[in-house]
Amino acid sequence: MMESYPDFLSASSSSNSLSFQKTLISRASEPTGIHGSHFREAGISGGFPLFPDVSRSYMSVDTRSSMKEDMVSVSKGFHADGSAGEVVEGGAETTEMAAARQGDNDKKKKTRSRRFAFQTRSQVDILDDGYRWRKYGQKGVKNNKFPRSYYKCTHQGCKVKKQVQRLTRDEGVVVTTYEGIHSHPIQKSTDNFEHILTQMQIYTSY
DNA sequence: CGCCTTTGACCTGCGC
DNA sequence: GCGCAGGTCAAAGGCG
Ligand SMILES: [Zn+2]
Repeated sequence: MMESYPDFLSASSSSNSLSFQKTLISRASEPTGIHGSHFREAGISGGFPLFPDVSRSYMSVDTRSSMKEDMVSVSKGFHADGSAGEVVEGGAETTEMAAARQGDNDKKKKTRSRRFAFQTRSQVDILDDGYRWRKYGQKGVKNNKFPRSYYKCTHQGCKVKKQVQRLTRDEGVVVTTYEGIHSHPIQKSTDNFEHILTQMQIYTSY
């Protein structure tokens, strides 16, 4: 099966310079704190913004010389077919773009934040992951009947953003895309979160 | 009052 | 350039 971009991705990324390697790993059971620092302990550069314990258990790193930075691929061992894994790319402003926006020409970093997407089957768009989010935008996406919502973490100094969008094809599926690593611990209980874990399919890129 | 959504305008990159 | 597409800003209003 050839790579084709799923519905929830915008048509902006027709370049398929990125390759993607799926990995099937059995589920590990190690519920620990939810914070980005754990992920770094795993020695993987980049960010797994939401579930560091999961990342440590499930993640595999695909380092290709052709790529500037390590690419991280994640999947979950629930379905043997490993269905529907796709690359997420594009997205938020680079810091360069943001600097240009403010006329700040001093610091130029080319880093485009890594992003991480997963799907959940849910009736409501708002799944409580324990962080507090402020919605800062909503936009229709081409070829999608449902709009995409943009959220930012409200914790001071924390730059993490996420997007939420419902699939056109399957109305019951919500796609959440995270970007960045939280600079602070979680603030709320994650009771309802275990359930999300069992349902989500993780696929990531940068 | 404080924090949140809503919503149109604005911005940047890209393709033509 | 121009227009489109996606991402962001911020003023105005909602709601506890
Ligand atoms: Zn945060």
